[in-house]
Amino acid sequence: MMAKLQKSIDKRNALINATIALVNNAGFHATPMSKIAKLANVSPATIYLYFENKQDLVNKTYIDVKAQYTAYAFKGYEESMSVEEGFEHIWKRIADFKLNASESAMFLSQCDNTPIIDEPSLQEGIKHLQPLLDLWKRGKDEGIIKPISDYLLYAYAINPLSFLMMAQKRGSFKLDEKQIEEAYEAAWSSIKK
Amino acid sequence: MMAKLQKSIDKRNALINATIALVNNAGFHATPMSKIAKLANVSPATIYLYFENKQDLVNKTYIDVKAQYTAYAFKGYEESMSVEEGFEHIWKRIADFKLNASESAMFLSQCDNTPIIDEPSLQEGIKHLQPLLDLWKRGKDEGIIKPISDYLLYAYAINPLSFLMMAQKRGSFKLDEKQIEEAYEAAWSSIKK
DNA sequence: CAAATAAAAGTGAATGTTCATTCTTTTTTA
DNA sequence: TAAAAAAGAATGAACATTCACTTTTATTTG
Repeated sequence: MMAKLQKSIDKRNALINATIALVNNAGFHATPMSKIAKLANVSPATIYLYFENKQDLVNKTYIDVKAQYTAYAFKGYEESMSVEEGFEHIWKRIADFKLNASESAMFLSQCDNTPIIDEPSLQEGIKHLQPLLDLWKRGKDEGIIKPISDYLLYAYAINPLSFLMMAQKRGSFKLDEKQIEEAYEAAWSSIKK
Repeated sequence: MMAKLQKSIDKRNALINATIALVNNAGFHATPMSKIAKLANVSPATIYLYFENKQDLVNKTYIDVKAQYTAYAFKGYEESMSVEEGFEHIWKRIADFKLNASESAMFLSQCDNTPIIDEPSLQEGIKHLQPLLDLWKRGKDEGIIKPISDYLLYAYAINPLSFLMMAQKRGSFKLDEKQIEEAYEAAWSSIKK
């Protein structure tokens, strides 16, 4: 029983990882189930033991990766931190994720900019961002952060990292330690009061 | 002769517009040529009189839209403007484009975050951004703009507009006059020295 | 200038391939 | 030895592209 379940989780993960890699390379609709199966070392038919169909596979992959992303982002963050301290912590965790788990980050970026994921799954993925919104609320109340909409805050403080990650992935430039610092500085400038 | 050429351009434009609309809706690979043809009111076979194949159609569409975008962005900008004046002008033109030509803007966003456009066409599209890079160079030389990489400047000053446009398109929030002002303020804060 | 003809543009229906999904059989696990 | 998991091959639909034909436009010629 234990062994069986273990094996299943491995296979499921293999399928999810194969999906991420191949969708990054060619896009969702240009990636055949047969290739995903091959990369995950299973038969195409096996995919249907773990997922309902192709759409379900990509939805579940999205939700999985989004959960990893936010778990990573908030690791080590404590509500007891000051607003600026907390923001810097979360921001740098996110930067770290985009650099070190860039396959996952690219996948999310593709999903968030195309119609491949269905609406319920997108909603599902948004939920986990609450701690950041709470932090911003606190910052606004304390008069430290500009009193503007959360969308604007996200657009200026967090989203630029996606752009930089894509640029780096395309090989146009390198996000090193120094540039991360400069980016953080720009992010904070744009939202602090 | 004149009439013939005119007619051809109309048809080409119809095909490009159909491509934009349908790719926004379903993604590139999920959009059959037959649907593009139907929306453009031509036979599927006719597409191949204007474009080599499906990839060529989407590449050319991308280059076309990118050219419209940059032409719009730099309209009215003069090198004689001050750095801040020039930046505000260009920034607001871009904001305007993302709001009013949101179909085109969404299409670009999708292309820039997925592997549907081939590398040469992406390069082709970047070229037109030169005036903005020149302005930034001037700003750095005059000590008005932070001396950081152009990618960082773009990521913080310009790219957030894409995120906001997508959020608006998804119906999550409304980018009105007031929020545009706040967004401009955030953009300028993040890059000014 | 009009009739005749050549050339170009456009079409709807085939073609052949690719691929998601299912079916039947085999292997593994309990 | 029964049930679950997995496999490979089969199925049928969807689709990019091509083909053979028609219509429109341009050019030539009497």
